[in-house]
Amino acid sequence: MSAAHPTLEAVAAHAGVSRATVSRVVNGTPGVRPELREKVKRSVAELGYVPNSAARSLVTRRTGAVAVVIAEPETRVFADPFFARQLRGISRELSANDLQLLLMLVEEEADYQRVGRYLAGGHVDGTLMFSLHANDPLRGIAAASGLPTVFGGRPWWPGWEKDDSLVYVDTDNRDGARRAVRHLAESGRRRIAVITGPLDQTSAVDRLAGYRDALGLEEPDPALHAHGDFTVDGGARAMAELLDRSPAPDAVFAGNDLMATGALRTLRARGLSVPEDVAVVGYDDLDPAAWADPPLTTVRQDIVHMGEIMARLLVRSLNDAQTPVSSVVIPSELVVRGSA
Amino acid sequence: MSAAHPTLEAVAAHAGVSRATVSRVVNGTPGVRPELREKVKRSVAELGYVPNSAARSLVTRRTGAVAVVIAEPETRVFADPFFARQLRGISRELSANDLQLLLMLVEEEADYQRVGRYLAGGHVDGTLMFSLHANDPLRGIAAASGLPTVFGGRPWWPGWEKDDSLVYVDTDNRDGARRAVRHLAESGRRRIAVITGPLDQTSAVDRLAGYRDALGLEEPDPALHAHGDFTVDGGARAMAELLDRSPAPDAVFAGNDLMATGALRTLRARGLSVPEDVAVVGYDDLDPAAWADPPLTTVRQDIVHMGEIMARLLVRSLNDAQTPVSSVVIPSELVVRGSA
DNA sequence: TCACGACATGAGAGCGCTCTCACACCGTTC
DNA sequence: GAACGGTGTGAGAGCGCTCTCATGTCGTGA
Repeated sequence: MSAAHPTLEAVAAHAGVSRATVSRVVNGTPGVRPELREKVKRSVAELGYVPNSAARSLVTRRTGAVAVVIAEPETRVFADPFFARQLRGISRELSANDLQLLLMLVEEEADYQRVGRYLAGGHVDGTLMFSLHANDPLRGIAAASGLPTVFGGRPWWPGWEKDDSLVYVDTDNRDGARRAVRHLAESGRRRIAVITGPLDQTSAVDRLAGYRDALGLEEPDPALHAHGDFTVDGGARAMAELLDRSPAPDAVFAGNDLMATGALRTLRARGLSVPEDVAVVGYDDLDPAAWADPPLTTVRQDIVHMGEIMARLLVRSLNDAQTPVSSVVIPSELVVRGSA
Repeated sequence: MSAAHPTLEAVAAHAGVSRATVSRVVNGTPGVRPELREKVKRSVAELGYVPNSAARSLVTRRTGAVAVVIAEPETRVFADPFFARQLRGISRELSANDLQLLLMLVEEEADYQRVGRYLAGGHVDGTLMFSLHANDPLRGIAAASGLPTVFGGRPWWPGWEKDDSLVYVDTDNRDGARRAVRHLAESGRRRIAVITGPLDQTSAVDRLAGYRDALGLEEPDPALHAHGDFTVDGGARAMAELLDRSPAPDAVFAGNDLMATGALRTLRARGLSVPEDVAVVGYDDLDPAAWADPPLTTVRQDIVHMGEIMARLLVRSLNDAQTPVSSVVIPSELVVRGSA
C-alpha cells in the first residue's frame, strides 16, 4: 500500500513525466503520445491516484456538484414517495454526468437564508428546485445566486409567463385530468363532481382546469365542487359535503389518490358502492391506489423520468450556457382499474 | 454591487488589515482585538464575502460534506416514505452542524465502484450508509475508505458482533414485535400466525425473533409461519397459504404494514372479518396503515429521530476521532387501532 | 541543407485559503 | 532602565491542481 493520497506530482514522478502531462491524461485532454498516455495510466492505477476535487475546483471554478433544493411541508414529502422517485431519476442522470447531488431540505424560514447564502457562495454549479407553492422565495434565491436552475413542477408567481429565463419540468396535469374526467363522462356519468387540492399549487389548479376542459365548463358547478387539501381526511370530508348536497354526484374526480382514498372511505361508510353508485378517479397512481378497495382508477405520471429530464436540462445548460433550454411537460396516462 | 466573489484579500484591503486577521475573524479564532474584529465583520458584510470552500478544504483537508449512501432496490424505497423521513432527520442535524448532505443512490453493480472511488477520494468527511441486506459490499467500501461511518439499520455479515468499529442506529425491531404479539396473546388469541419478510434483512429476522420471544417459542409452528417479502402481494399470498392450513389462525402478525395490507385483502376476499375472525397487526405505521379498513394496529418507530441520531453520532466522531461512539437502538411503540 | 509549421512536453504561475512563525508592542518586574 | 513574558498582527509558504506559454522535436517542401 502506497501513501494514502498520492498527488499529481507523485504520479508524475512515478511515470517519469511532468505534472502537466499527467493532468492531461487524467482529464482526457488530447495531444499526448499514446504510449506515454498508457504509461501514465498505469502509474495512476498503481498508485491509486484520485484527483483532489478541492484543488481542481479551486482553479476551474467548477464544483462538480448540483444542489437539489426541496421546500416542502412535511406532510407532502411523507405522504407519498414522490420525491424519492424524483431523486432516483435525478441521481441517475447526475451520476451519469459525474456530478454530485447535494440535497438541501428546507423546513423553516431560516433554511431559506442558509440555502441562499450557500448557493450564492458558489459551492455548486447549478440547482434543481422543488416548491409547489405560489410566491415561494426559492425563485428569488435562484435568481440571486445567478446559477443555472431547473424547477420541478411549474412554479407560480405574478408574471411568470413572461419570464423566459424560467425553466421547469412538469407533468401534464391538465391533460391527465382531462382524460380522467372524459373517461367518467364517456362511461355515462352525468353528475361528475370534483375534489380539488390547495389552489395555490399549480398542479391542483391545472387538474381543475382539465376537469373544466373535459366538461366544456367555464366554471365548475358549485354544488359539484368541494375542496380537499391533498390529504386523505380532506378527501373524506369533501366527499361527505358533496353527498349532502343535491344533486348527489354519480362520479367524483379527486385531485390526487390520497383524497380519492378518503372519498372511498366516506362512500363505504355511507353504504354506497363504488363504482355502481359513484365512480371515483384519483390522480398520481401511488402504490396504495392499487391496494384500495376497489382498486383506484387514476392517472399515472412518470416521476422518475421527470427527475431525469430535470437533471438532463440542467446538465445541458451547464455544458453550454449559450444555448437556452426550454421547459418540458411530461405526458400523463390514465390507468383504469375497478373504481371507475 | 461589488465583485461577484470577493476574496479574503479584498476584505483585508477593505478593512485595512492582513489576510490572516480576516481569516481569524471569519473562523472565529480568538486573539483579535474586539474593535478590529468588528471592523472586519463590517467589511465582510459590506462586500458580501463568502469563503471559498474549495480553497479552504484544500488546506484544511476537511470538506464539510457527508455522503449518505442508500443501496436499495427500487421497491423498498418507492413503497414507503422511510428514506424520506430518514433524510429529513439527517438533513436537520447536518445543517445544524454546517455540513452538506451528499446523496448517493446505489442501484447497480457499477454504482458500488463509483461510490467506492468517490469515498476513497476524500471528497467527504464521513458517511451514513443504508443497506438492509446481508453481506452488502457497502461495509467493505466504508472500511476501505477509512471514513467515519454510521450505518442505518443493523448490518449483517459473518462476525459482525465482534466488529467493534461498527456503529449503527436501529429501531428496536425485536421489542416492537414482542409488544405486537403480546398484544395479540393478551386479547385471547391462541393461534397467532406470523408472516415474515426476507430473512436476509436484520429487521425481518429481529421481528421474527420478537414473535418467538412473546410466545416463548424456540421455533415458530411451521403451520403458522408463512413468508412474504415485505410487499402487499407477498402478504396477500402468505395469508392465503395460512388460511389453507390447519389449524386456521385467529391472528396474524405481519412483518410490515405492506404485508398486513395484503393480508387484509385476502381476508376480505375470503369473507372473513377483521378483527372478529382474524386479528391483524402490522409494523412500521406507514400512512396507509391508518387508511386501511379496518385501520391497522401496528408498531411505530420514530424514523426522523433515527436519522437525527445517525447524523449526530457521525458528527461526534468527526469532531473527536479519539472517543469512540457506540450504536443506538431506538424504542418502538405499539399503536392500537381497529384491526387487532 | 535550411526554414517552417505542427505537434508533444515541461516549466511555472496562480487559484483562495490556513497556519506557522517572526515581529512589534505593551505592561510588569527587579 | 534593562530584561522579560504576554498578546496582537502581518508576512509568507504551501495545499494540489489547471492552464498558458515557452521550448523542444520531428517531418515536410524549397
